Amino acid sequence: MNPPPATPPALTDLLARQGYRLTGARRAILAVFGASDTPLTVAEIRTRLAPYAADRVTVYRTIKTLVAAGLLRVAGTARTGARYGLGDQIAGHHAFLVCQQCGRIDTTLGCPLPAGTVTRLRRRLARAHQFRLVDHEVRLLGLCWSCHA
Amino acid sequence: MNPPPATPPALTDLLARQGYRLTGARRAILAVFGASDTPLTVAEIRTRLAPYAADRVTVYRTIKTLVAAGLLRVAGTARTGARYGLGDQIAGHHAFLVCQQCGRIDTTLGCPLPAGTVTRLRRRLARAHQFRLVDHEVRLLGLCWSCHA
DNA sequence: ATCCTTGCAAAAAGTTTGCAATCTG
DNA sequence: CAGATTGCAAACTTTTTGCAAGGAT
Repeated sequence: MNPPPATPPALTDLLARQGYRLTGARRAILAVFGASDTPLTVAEIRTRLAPYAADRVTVYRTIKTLVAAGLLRVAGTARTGARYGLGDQIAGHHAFLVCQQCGRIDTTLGCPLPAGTVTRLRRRLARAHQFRLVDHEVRLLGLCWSCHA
Repeated sequence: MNPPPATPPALTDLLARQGYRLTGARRAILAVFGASDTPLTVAEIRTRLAPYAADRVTVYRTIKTLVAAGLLRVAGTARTGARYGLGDQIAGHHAFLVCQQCGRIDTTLGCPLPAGTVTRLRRRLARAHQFRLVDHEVRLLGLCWSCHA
């Protein structure tokens, strides 16, 4: 693998502190996510990896590692490939803005749910469905700026 | 294709009224969804189709048709295959309960968002993101009953 | 030096497409 | 009957697995 680009220390530190090795592929891929404000597919990641090219398989395995380490999360899945983005811990909890026409996914700044909603929901689900609520995702579907012009 | 099983008239009517032909495969697959309270993968649909067996390709094409007709919706996608369930028009608006361990998806009874939330959100997104909100999906992630025992 | 990580090749799983035979309205 | 729909075969795309070479601590 080629020399790694500048990677946000906040990200590499999170990895290293958990005992993961800081390899070129991991630095480069984390740099890509650090510089992107929208979730990416494996193909898109490889495109942006540009001169720091990594094998397709390596990208898949690196992503799996980064998701396990809590740095990335699965933002959405489509037949054109799953999309990954920085996890809530890093990017802050947010919702996804999904354009129904072009498929683009953006993120809102914060969680759109009113305070207290999740706590109430957790109690209700435990009682009514015997479901233990751990996390939640809000996907807001509609048309992005360039698609409703 | 074998003789079709009993299919909810509410569903076949919705199809016929839109000009779609009522074929054996469509009746049988709609019957499967009418009898299921959880979203299903293509493989699961084919299993439940039992004696009314349909080709894998037919199931894919039928689903695409039913989604286009508004009877089904994509409930979620995972590496094990996309899951489809009855659309909001038929089943009512609801959220998905996704088990992070076994991948099972259930549906809540109604929308878990407090009244007024969506309206406020629509205004905010239009202003802050130039995004035209059309629909929303809430995915509640956690552990289902049989997985946290 | 150890053993985790990468790349290459190949396999696996899910989904789509082409075309002739069949069924619906 | 005309045209939509189905089944079969094969292609495609995305993702996973095996194994030897290379790199991080």
